[in-house]
Amino acid sequence: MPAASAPPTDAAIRGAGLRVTGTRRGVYDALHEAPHARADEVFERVRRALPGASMQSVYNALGDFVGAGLARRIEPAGHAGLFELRVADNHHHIVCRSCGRVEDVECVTGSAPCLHPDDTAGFSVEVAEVTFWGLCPACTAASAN
Amino acid sequence: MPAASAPPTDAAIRGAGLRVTGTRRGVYDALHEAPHARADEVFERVRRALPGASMQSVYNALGDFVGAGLARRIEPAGHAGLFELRVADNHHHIVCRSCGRVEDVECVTGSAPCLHPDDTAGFSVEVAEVTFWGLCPACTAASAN
DNA sequence: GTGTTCTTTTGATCAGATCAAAAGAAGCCG
DNA sequence: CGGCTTCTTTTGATCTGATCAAAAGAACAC
Repeated sequence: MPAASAPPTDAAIRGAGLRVTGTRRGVYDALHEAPHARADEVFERVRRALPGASMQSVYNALGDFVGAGLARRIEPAGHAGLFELRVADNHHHIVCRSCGRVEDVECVTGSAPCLHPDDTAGFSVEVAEVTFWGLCPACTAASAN
Repeated sequence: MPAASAPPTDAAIRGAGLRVTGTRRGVYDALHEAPHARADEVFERVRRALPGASMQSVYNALGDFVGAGLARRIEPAGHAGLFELRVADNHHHIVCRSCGRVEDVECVTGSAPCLHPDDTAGFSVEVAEVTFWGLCPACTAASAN
């Protein structure tokens, strides 16, 4: 629905200490519309509004967002990196092992690290990253024939 | 230590329904000596005993092992794939965010999936993969100066 | 031993991502 | 408003990790 970027987009970008540019607006909006998008999917969306934008500028913006704490990068095994704007909470993900679809899973255990291993081999543990693997509804249905 | 491969190696490979070959023996022994090794580290080790072995044959063997359930491939975000022989249990990993060192963490919650999300978005959950991120003892010490 | 089947070698190719230099835009300051 | 500094984008090369494919070679059932 957003033909042009809404002001909140600009505020979010500027609030993270980054200059507001066309590419960044496009990337932010793309992530808002499509959480868990790959870089090339973000690029695709950005291109609709900014046909001249380059893949590199999208990678730049995504990297800047992650560095500024605006976005988070996740990387399920066997998949390209995915980006999401949800950064303030401690949530996890469920990935369909058939089609790769990713959805958020709320963390019920509290704040990070939400789990505490018994034997950490001397490591100091900061974050517990949980990824659930299974089948999404569509793939479950498809495999039942 | 094994100058030549021990019989158990052959038995494990054959027991998984695979032909016993030089490369496979080398790969199996390498994983036994170095758990959580990258493909190129396995290759390095295999080469010591089999100077003529190719990287491709190592990738083949690793893939075959994973396919046969002999080995498991893990892939911490931002790292190349790592291979391990521990497949029978339900354990997790802790990764040093500085040097990338990986250690096993026993799962105290039982059998897979050891965690159960409240809202699975309709997904059927099969496995819960837990990765702890932190600093290993060496990197903790190094960052304390 | 012999033959079929599986494995390895060789070399090309791929995806995802990053690096680097030059051109261009953002936005601060007067 | 206009200039200037700094940051961003573009362009195109480069990199790593991994995979594909065809031909040569080895495993092992008989």
